[in-house]
Amino acid sequence: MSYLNSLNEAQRMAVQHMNGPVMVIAGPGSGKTRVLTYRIAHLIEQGVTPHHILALTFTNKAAREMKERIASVVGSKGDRVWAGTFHSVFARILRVEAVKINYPPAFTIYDRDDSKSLVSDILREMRLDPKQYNASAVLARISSAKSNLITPLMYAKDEDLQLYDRMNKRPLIYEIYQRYYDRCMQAGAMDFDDLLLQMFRLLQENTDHVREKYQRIFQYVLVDEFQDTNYLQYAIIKLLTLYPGSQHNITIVGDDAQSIYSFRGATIENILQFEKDFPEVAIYKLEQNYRSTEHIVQAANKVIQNNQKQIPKLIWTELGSGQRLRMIKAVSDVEEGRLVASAIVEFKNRFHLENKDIAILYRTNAQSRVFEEHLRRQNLVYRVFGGLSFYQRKEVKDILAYLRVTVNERDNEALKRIINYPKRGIGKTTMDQIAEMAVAQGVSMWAIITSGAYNAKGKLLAFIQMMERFRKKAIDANAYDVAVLVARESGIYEELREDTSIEGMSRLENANALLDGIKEFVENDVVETVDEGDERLLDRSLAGYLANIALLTDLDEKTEEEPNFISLMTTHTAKGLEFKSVFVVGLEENLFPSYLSVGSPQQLDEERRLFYVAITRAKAFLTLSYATSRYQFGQFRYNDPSRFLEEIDDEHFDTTVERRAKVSLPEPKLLPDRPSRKRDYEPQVNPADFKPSPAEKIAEGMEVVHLQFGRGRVTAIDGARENRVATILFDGGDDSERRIMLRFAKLQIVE
DNA sequence: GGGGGCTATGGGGGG
DNA sequence: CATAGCCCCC
Repeated sequence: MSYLNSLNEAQRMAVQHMNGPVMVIAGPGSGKTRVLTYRIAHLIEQGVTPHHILALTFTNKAAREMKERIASVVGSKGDRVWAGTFHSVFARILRVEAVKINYPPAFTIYDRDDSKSLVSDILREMRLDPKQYNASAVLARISSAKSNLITPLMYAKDEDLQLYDRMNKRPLIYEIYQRYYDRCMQAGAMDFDDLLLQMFRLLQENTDHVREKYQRIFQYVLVDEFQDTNYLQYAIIKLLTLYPGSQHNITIVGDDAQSIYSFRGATIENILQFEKDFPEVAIYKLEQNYRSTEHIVQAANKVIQNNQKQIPKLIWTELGSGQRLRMIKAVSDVEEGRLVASAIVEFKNRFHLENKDIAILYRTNAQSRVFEEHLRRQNLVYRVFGGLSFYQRKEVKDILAYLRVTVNERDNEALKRIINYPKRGIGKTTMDQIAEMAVAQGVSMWAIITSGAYNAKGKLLAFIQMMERFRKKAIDANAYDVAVLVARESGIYEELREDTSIEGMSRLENANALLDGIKEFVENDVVETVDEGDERLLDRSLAGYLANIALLTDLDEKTEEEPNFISLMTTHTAKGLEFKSVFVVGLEENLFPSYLSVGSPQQLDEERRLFYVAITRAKAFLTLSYATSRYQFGQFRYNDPSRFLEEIDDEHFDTTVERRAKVSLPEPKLLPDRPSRKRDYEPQVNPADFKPSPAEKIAEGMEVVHLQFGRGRVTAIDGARENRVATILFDGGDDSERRIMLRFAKLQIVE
């Protein structure tokens, strides 16, 4: 077994451990993927049937790479391993089992825009103020509830949640959640969270022993990036692996120091809980780094030590001291772009780097623009990841919406999108009436217009008849033929052809590319479906195609063109990737760390882990940069260099540069808000001067400042620990008393 | 009743 | 800088 020879001691132990729970704590670049893939290969070599192995990864890309590497050890039978993201694997299962949880097998998937639009509709129905009930904020609450396995009913009964919502002046979120849940169900649609939540329901309710079926199929379960799983994901894993008679063949691989997704519910608690749930767990630590040279590894270690708590580990490397870190200081975001681009040119010449060796990592997508400009100016080929993915472009979504309604006529969000596109004279008034009737009767909009409840005639009737033709076609034709028919008959093609502008032509190209993609899917890119026996079942259906692409990110998209490009992406996207030379840019207070995180120690720690992820992407060259001013939210802002920069020792930098700009910055640090920006409150405090105090320190009688409500006095404190609530009388008289949960509040004590 | 153009508003990370 | 809501015109 030659593959074992290429492993170090800890790696080999983890690979060879056959049965029972295994936990691998793996530092960056420590061969984590190698262990995971070889472990699977080893299981297969030892006689485990490939399709009895389930490997859940974080990205499609990781799953693909894993499958390829397994195949390189065990051959093509490795293809039969169940490998994919939580969402994609569960979508495959749910498609087969949908009826057991009252969903149609051709359920569609609501993307973020669909979800938001549905929430907005509900807000309108409930006559709630869309400013007070911001759709994104409401959706975030719903998503978080689902990720924590809180049903609408539980949400309504939970006192903490109710208190929190009342405090935020959104007391009716529980009601919105209930309606949202019902409406998704009614539309035969699942949002991203539902792919997990409904999977849980499926296993939990165990209709026709479906849980035992999957416990039988998944004899070995492996989870990558376990630190990024949420409560719900772990609950599903437990249903699959923790039951009487189970061998507990569960392997988790992760690194607490790289946990960067708590904002979407990921919790490191899962790692602690895992040790309790599976007390016999064998733990292996991978601490040798095979990716980066000494200065980079040491800088990373130094940074992460500033975090409150972590599983003790020290990453080390044998790759030599290597290059020191470089620092770029710019006076503006534009200059930062210019300096980074010219540094890249210099690097390429001096160290013979290729474009593909280089990445620029930033905190927010909005930062990419400046770098694009300057890279273009230097004639450097680059690719921006994480912007609008191909499938999110309007012209593509339009065609997809037709296909969605074709497979699932109850998909209201898709129906709303296409019913009057291209323009066919079905206007707002008609739509409002239909929508209102649908809500009143608790059925889909399609049901209203086709049932005779609404007297469809003329243009609307023609639309219905057209959709019926598509649906009939879909019964025996393949996905590609249906899509071609849709593009032609819907009028989309004509519409796109008529637009001869440059953008119009590229839209037509995208539409064609989509059709090509569907053709490819039909011909070979098939999705495997559930199979308990030895037969391989493939899903070439239109519904299968739609589910598949709904879960793709643009990291997964094929690059037809020259593959030798500089990569531009957020640090989140870069997780799991590595580059010879990495530029981490925009290292400023209020950007990295984000202004939304600087008030909370927990969130600051997460920002630090994010920075840790960023610097550990680099193999040989690491450059850090910041700008003392940048254009942000329509105004120039001045920020200090990131606190994270000071956490790296000088010795790791290539010149002894002073890393805090010593020049005194122009005052004021923050330009005043644009005048007449209407809000229900005026910010009372200059955010730049605001430094929240730790919640524990807040006590009765104190003078405090709140970013929104201004100055006030704490008149009472009740509740204990996590649930401490302060009653504060804010300046401004009569009804300015508020109760604020200290766990969430950002208050600064006035000295 | 439907369509088009203007203005106000909000803006983190992602499957 | 993109999107939603609003107003006005046909």
